Amino acid sequence: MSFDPSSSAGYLVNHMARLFFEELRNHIQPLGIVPGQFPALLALWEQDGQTQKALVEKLDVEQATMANTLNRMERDGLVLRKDHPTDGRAKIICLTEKARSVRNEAYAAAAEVNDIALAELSSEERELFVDLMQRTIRALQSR
Amino acid sequence: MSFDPSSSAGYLVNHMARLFFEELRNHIQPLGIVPGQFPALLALWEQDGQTQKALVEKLDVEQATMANTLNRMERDGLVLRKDHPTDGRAKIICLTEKARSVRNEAYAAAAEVNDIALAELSSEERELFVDLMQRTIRALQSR
DNA sequence: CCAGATTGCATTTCTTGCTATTCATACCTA
DNA sequence: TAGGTATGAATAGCAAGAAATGCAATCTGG
Repeated sequence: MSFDPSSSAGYLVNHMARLFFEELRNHIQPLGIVPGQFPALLALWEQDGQTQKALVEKLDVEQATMANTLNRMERDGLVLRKDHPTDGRAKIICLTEKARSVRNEAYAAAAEVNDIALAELSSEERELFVDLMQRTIRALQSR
Repeated sequence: MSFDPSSSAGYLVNHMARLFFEELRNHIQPLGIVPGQFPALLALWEQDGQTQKALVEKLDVEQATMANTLNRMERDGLVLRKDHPTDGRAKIICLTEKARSVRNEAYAAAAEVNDIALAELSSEERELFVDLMQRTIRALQSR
């Protein structure tokens, strides 16, 4: 019995994720942000002032992961935690001017990373690739 | 200007990788191994007694990452570091009986995870998916 | 209205990736 | 053959994921 990593989806996904992560790191470093902060920033650029719980649900990460990511973002001057107006337990996550100011450059950087990664694929293949990933994610989530 | 995460390849790859990782964790936990050890085990099951440097090149991780992974594997009784017969700097990584004994179960677990993840894809789509990932990896590596 | 259950978040500890640094051995060249 | 450079590996420290635990605020059923 044997097993070929180079044609195993899980193995390839892991490898691909590490490569994307590092490529994104190189592109956004000048902006003062790092790859782990990117998903949270995307959600907050889309809608500022969400609770931590809302971010946890949207990004599908654990609450502890989100709390630590927000700690680093606060340390880096990207967000502020403000008191929730009606719920004393909750906090409202608000972007700083610094975070707002790099939004368009960050979008461009992310698009460029995707372009680099998918350079050898036709536009039909790119669409199909995205569709296959979305379906794979749904299959894994529904467990 | 806006940016849609749910159709961004990089975003989806990251999400998918986390889901695969956790699914694999659940499946191999009974075997006494964890997902981070899987790639090294695959390489060693294929060919026991490789140097750390050989593993680093095959798995495309940094040398320090490999050293730390091997530390945990040694701690967990999966491998032994033996002296290289001719190169005093190098070490030979050898599997223990414990690691050898779970090989087939681990192969089955990995195959099962792939099946779960790709459950909604036809066999043609699965092949295409693997091909798209391989081409994406090559594009990112050639930089 | 209040006691218990639930909820939102913080903290700690572990894993797995990375860089940077250090150390010892090996190799080469003058 | 001595000195300088290469190379293989270990270690320390940071990032970003997770689980487990604890706390304080909120809700809810009697």
